Amino acid sequence: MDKVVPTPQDPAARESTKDASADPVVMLSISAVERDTGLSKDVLRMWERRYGFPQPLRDRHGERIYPPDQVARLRSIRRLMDRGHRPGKIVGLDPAALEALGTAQSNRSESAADIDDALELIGSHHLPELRQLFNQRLIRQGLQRFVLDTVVPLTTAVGDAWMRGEFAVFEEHLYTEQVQGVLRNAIATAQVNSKAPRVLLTSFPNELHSLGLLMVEALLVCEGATTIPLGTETPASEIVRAAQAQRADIVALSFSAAFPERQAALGLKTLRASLPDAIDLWAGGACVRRIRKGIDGVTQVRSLDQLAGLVADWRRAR
Amino acid sequence: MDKVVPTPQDPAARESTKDASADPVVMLSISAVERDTGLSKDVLRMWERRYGFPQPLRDRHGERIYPPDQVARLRSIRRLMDRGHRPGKIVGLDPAALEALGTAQSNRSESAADIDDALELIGSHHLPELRQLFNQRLIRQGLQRFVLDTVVPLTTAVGDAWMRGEFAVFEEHLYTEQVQGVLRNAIATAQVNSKAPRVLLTSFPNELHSLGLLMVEALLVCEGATTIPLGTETPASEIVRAAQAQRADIVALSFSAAFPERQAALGLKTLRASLPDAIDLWAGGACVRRIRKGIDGVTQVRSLDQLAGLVADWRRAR
DNA sequence: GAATGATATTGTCCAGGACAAAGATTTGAC
DNA sequence: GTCAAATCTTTGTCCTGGACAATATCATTC
Repeated sequence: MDKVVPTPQDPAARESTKDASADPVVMLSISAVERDTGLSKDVLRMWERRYGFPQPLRDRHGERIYPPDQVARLRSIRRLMDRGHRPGKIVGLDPAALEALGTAQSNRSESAADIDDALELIGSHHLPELRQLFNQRLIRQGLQRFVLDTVVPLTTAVGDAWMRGEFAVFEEHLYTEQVQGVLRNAIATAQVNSKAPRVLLTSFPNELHSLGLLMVEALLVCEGATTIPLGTETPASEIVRAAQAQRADIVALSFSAAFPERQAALGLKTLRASLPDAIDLWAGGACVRRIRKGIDGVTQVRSLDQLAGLVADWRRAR
Repeated sequence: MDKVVPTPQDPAARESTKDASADPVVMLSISAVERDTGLSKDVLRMWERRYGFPQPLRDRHGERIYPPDQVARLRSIRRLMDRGHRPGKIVGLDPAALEALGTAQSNRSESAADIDDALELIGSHHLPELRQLFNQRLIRQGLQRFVLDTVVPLTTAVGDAWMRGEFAVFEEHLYTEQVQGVLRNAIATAQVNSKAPRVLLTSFPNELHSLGLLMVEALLVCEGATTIPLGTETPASEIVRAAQAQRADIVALSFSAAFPERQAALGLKTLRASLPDAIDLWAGGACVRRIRKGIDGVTQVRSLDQLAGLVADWRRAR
């Protein structure tokens, strides 16, 4: 989603006209905050009621307006939740504590020199150089290692930097666009192996992070697979129809950490039931990693590293 | 947080019971409808209150559940609204009348043979052939004409077909992904002309249609411009920062038809004010076309055809 | 014919209650 | 000890109905 939140009345315009006591320009309306943080209006109001945070001011009409520091804190909270923290434990925490939690989890020490190089280029807005760096690494490492060793860690690093306020929104946008360009390009030029499977790629509704899907696609074409990207947010019934229409050998689904575990498990079970037996079902992403017990007939991809091996297994089985 | 979809659909049951009339499986919750139609929950409830449509049933907990025909009708209404119709006039109309309105506006007769060919390929799920068709046309027509004569009309045709229920959701997804792939690929291989401008490309928050932006980007690289895609949904303040950091010559914004006219005008005015004079500001998209009176210092792009000429003008001015 | 103002339409926001769904924890069985 | 079912807590979504801001449309004036 955005999430798909229709706000024909653009709050961006309202932001500037609000007369707040503090700098009115940077105060955000509730729908602006919904857009910026991904927390629904209902949730924002509920947290205020239950936890006492956020505590927006009110404009002259009694409507909530959020100062930027509260929005930043909400973003931090959101990001920690994506990593499995629960609201009750962290909504009350002050920014310093949140920061501590965030850095504690992201093994920053691990980040290699080349990751830092890329971060530096993003921060200094040297796009052509960034693209060049990507292409160099791509050629040197090959697509597979490029995805695993460069894109994956860099993406988390960018996310962390953004959470800490080191990157602006537009800097994250720039990064995402560039990576997408490089990956899509590499995917398009890859050769298809007729022995390799046809893989339908998508995610359940509410899974917005297309970059993850793109990474999977890249790794699959490395193995010669034919990929059929369906984009994000495909309802289950549509997945079944598409898989049959496309004569897919495998349906691969991606779940981000934010996706509720039980729903993922349930959705996978029912999808498995309605999908022909001949079609394999693979599931991956942070959410799936947490599901301990396997699901009958569903292959859990716990790490992107596994993908190559799984494709090899599939071939052997035919 | 992405809104959680409370639709644990059970396609297994769907297989067994062919009774679709009251099939609980295909009934959608209000948030599922929000996702499918792009109409917010508030709007859905409000229309029910004011116009008596939609008229969802209630599940055992008293929560709204929408049968598929009502969802389809909502989609039709939504699409007509995107074209400038007002809710009050069309929410009460029956499906046949909606259909009539829709076809009346979309000069279907215009659709050339090659558009129909492409539609046929999408409907029959022949992806490689579709891709091949695109690439053929791309080479024959060149990128510019490809975008203007093929992609633009085809995209509206696909949208219309979806509205009429001729295409499934996944079929639209397939189409979008394929076009994106072809366009991004063409863009990546284009040569940059050092005399041409650097153009920052994005849209205001709530503008989701990235395909439109991609078309503009393609047309710009045709003219040798350097494009800096920022993706969609960039807040105004971020646009200014990015334009300066990237030393852009031009900032180009895209607005879909759904975007409220006055807000577009207001947003453009304030953006113009906070942007250095040396940076041009271009605005395009269906919404901008409706703004009669020009905005000082803003170049209105009323049609994609104009882009090439505008770039030429820009060069001459330097 | 363009600016201005009045009127009608349409969408967003609010409050606070209710309760379903997800997660955590305990209990019971093998 | 491990798994699974049952229970309790937490957390998010949905509900109603009122208020009113934002937008479109129409009438009036210059």
